Amino acid sequence: MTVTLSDVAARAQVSPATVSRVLNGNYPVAAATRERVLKAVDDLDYVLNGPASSLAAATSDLVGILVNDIADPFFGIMAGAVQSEIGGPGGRAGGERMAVVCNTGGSPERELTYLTLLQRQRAAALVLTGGALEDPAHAAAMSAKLARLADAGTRIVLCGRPPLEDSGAAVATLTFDNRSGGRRLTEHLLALGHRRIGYVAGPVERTTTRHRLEGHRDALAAAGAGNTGHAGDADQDELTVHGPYTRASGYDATLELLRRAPDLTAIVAANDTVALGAAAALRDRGLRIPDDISVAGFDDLPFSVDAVPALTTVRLPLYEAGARAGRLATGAEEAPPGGVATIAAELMVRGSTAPPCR
Amino acid sequence: MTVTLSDVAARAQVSPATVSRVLNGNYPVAAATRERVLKAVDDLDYVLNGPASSLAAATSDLVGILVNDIADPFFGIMAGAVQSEIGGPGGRAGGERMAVVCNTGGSPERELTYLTLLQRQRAAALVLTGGALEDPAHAAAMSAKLARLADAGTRIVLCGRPPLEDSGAAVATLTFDNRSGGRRLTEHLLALGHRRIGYVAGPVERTTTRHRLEGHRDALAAAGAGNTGHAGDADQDELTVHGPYTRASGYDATLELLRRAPDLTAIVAANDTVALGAAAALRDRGLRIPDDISVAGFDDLPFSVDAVPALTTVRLPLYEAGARAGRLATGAEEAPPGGVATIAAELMVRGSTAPPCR
DNA sequence: TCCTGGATAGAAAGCGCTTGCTATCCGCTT
DNA sequence: AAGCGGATAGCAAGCGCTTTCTATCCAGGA
Repeated sequence: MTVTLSDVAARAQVSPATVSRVLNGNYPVAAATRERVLKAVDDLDYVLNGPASSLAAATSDLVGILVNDIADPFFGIMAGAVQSEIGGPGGRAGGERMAVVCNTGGSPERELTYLTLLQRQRAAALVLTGGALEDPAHAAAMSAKLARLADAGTRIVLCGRPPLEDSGAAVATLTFDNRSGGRRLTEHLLALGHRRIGYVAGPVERTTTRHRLEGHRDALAAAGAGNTGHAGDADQDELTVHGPYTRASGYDATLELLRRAPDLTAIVAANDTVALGAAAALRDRGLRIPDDISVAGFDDLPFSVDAVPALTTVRLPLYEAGARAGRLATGAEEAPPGGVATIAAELMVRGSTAPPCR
Repeated sequence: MTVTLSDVAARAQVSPATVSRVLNGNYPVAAATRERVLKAVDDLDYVLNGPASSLAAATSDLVGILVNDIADPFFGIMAGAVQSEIGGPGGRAGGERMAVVCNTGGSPERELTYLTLLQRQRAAALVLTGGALEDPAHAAAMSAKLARLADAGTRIVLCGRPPLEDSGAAVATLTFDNRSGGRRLTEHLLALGHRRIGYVAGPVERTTTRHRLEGHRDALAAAGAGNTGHAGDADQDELTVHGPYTRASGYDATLELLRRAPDLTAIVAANDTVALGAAAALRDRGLRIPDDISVAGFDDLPFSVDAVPALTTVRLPLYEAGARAGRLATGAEEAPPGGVATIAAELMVRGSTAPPCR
């Protein structure tokens, strides 16, 4: 029924071992023999049995990529970059590695389950993208699982995530400088003259959310007057609304902010998608951007430059980071010293921010 | 070193067979025994060896999803939907299936290579998304490969692709009605009074490109005066520019169209991303949308409603289609009669189209 | 009391491949 | 001319699991 290695061997009049060696190309085989084997493979339309190979060789060529939301370009761009580097069919390395993109939907359980599934497959490497959850129990579970995987020889790369706290595991980390990106963005707004700035934050329990928000408040504190700067400060809390990283959240939160503080002159969003929702809400309320109110985002996703007016935002080099993560995953690049590299964020000033006119 | 089934068996004082049965849960095991086994699994932190299972059972729980560009929400949305349905950790079925998203980058070779890789892994099912290449040789190769896979028991689903021509293989197909979507869009423009309509098409060799363009020309032909309607008609060719499905292509093509025919009153783009580029080019040229010129896209990606003005486009139910493909892939849903279901496209009229004023 | 059969558990034969070790063949060196 | 070692090829032992077939146990029926 299905063609096996021995069938090929029989047809080429060699032993199965020889066929295996021709196919894996890591052992000398005489040119003539190789030809014969290759021809037999072709004649029989033979395809190696992956599970059998992996079992026998105790290795696999799967590379897992965990993302929060595959429909979000933020993750899509990174995943694509990883994939181009890891040497799958599309990869530069030209190997036969296969990237497995796993969609956690931001759920901690799924994240863990996927980790187990990948562990089952004896994945060669793992790239985790996106912010982590700030839940000690979950963090511990993740660390433990990752440590196990690392011990088993799986290379682990965190891309756009904060470094693991405790785990002594060898994990390469590429972390975005969300905090200073957030700070610079707000500094820009302050420099323009804004004083009352609303902030539409991401989900409370995410590290990314917290870091960006901290950057924002750092800037305010540095600029500022006594009571505006301290995290947890009542006034600042008043001007901050949390929600998921979605357009709808940006829309609703903006309406809420306007209700709380009609005198806002700027709104900073947790990311570009949220900013789009915020802009829509402002338009619907008849406010002009940036004349009546400024808007800023974060990430600089491809569509941000096409918003009207173009969105001021903080650019994260997603593709570059993903590519580097891919290289780290394959061992094509050395891990950064200390295991952690911080990736800088760049402020992109565009049309959606301007000096306040009131 | 690594814990195996027998280790667990030894600890639970049962045979490896029993452990396997507990883990797979398809054979009666006394409750007490099961408990003991589960406890041993837990104590030892045992994780099943995927390759070994797949080899022994001659099946796998991998589901492959082929996409052209994972960074493009068009594919991301479908892939996400497939993934939610196939019962991975995030899936409703709650199984342990694992979705493998493979990025072909639109390259025929990579497509074929990924197919081989998935065949190697003995994938349980395969979902191919995106338009196909109109190259007879490649189409034949794909058909052959898919037929082989289907024979081997892999369920094949085409999502948003034209049905396979020749292959007698059992393949379920969900195809978008690009042609009538394209037709309806252009009819809308014609009804508004537009007569000189530029068309920024996708890459020539893609079925999607051709179908949308044919719909466009069908509408012109039906509406129309002698020489404007026939495909291949010189005048129409003059008003059509091909390029990739990118923003940049939309930008450049629009400039080119404006050069060729400064009297255009509307531009139809191959998809929303291209439309965004077109709109940017028009703005840069100082043309107002829709006052001076109308713009329309295709797909209705999430950002389209946030364009300013909101983009008139053709909505493709990407999520629904992906979800259905996922169900077909797991066998949770019956294949449509004849194996092919056509998915309707819906015209979304928004602010970017208006009657011409010249 | 003996037999029958349902419910569990175990023994063991692979699944298809990789790889360490061994065997063979030759052309050279000594 | 005998001996050697490099270059190839084959043997065979698993890799860790699933699954068929068989064994055992015990309750209930005859």
